[in-house]
Amino acid sequence: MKLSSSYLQGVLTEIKSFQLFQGYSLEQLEKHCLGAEVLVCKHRERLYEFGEVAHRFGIVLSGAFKLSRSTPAGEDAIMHFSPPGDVVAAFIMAQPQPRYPVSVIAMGPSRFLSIPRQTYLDTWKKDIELISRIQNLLSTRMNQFYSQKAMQKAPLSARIAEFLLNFSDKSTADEFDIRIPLTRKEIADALGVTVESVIRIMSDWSKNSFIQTTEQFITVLRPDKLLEFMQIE
Amino acid sequence: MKLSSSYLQGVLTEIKSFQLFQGYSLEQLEKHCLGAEVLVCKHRERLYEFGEVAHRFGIVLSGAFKLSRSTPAGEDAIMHFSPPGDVVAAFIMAQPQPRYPVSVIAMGPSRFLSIPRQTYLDTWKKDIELISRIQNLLSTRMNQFYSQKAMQKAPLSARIAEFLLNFSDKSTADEFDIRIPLTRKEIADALGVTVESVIRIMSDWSKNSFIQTTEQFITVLRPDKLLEFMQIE
DNA sequence: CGTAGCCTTGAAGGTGATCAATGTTTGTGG
DNA sequence: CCACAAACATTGATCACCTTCAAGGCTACG
Repeated sequence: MKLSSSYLQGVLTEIKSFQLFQGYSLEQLEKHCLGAEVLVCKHRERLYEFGEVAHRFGIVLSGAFKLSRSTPAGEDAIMHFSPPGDVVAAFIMAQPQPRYPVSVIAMGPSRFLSIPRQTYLDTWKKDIELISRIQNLLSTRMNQFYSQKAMQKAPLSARIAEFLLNFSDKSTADEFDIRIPLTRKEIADALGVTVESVIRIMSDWSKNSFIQTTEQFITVLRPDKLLEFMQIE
Repeated sequence: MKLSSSYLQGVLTEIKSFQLFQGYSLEQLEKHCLGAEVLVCKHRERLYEFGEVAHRFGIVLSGAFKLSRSTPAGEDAIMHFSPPGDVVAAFIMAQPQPRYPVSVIAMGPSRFLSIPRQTYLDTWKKDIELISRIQNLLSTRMNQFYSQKAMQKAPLSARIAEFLLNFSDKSTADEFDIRIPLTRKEIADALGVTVESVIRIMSDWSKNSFIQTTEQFITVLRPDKLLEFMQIE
């Protein structure tokens, strides 16, 4: 599934628009993509497995991926959702013999630019600006953890509200779209609770038209109402 | 509380022994500590406040600090415990106008080497090896989060077991010492549960001599027993 | 000597888990 | 193209675990 160089050009212009590479030239990007391949993944395809030695890292081109781990009970615990433009496993590339700290699974048809670890060591690691931007991504991710952890003792409704608002696209004014197709099960796995509990709360919100689900995509119609759930109750 | 240069020399040799600075010369360290001061903190003293603009970061010299946030209900949610050698707030220094993502509070009498943000931008940021090591620290911290999140649905006894074993000093063979003075309240705040629940489980373990508490320090006498709680139940 | 923080124990109550059953959608192979 | 399986969504009943509330004791510290 290696890519021809003409195809690579298209990918380069694609990733050029990502936050991470703001201001980078195509030549620079080409160096950073040495040995890269585009992986076209189907829904639920497993890209990396938790515990495997990590020879590659990469960037989400389209679709989305979930980063998760199995619990002792054999269930899934989702750590993070990676939208297009997000880097996956770049943080651990500098370690001597890195192993994937999570499994990476496609959510719906997705594309991923897979880059060999050696390229990280050769070019990424020496690009201070890039490292710095990746560190910012990591620290954003860490902050999401913090916000969720701060709400651990709050009732489930508050935690789901926080979760949904966190994932919302705040660009539009009143309504918030969630650009990743999330199932109730995935929300449950991300919060460490059961599907049934999530459904009970969210179907309540659906009935009251606070949220809406059309074809896997959730829209928050009344963010103000969800905020109420976060604070008081 | 600025330090005289002779005093600084002592601090430099002190931090030279930390993992983070393995192989660094005193001259290099001196550059990285431009404008640094040693802060001597009393128990429960608050070093940084959540949300404040971050002008400084630093390294824990002795004692320990907890990084926490307030929950909407006014309680504490502890995100991380920083032992000597750990860096605090270094990850966010590269951001345009960084704000502390957590409050930093001393646990027992502690000392902290506080360094101005400008020094980070001038010298730390340009030291690729150092940045890389800090990224490893961050990724270790992230991994702790992952492990805890993977156990969210497990019974509380399993989560406390995981927590205690995670903090143990594995250097000694059979017994594990926890080098940070942890109160039951702090364990509760770190796990997002109530003190009472933690006490009920831990006093049970104390009665069975699985653990022992002497002067704020907890020793795991029977790590094998705690492991059992983690897995099956 | 009094207050503040921490530890402990007990009783009662609620939130979310578990179990079970059924419907719906999606994807796959004959 | 249909049949079947697998994943996802939904609802109800019961139950357990952890929380909440209350009260009391202990130690450290100004």
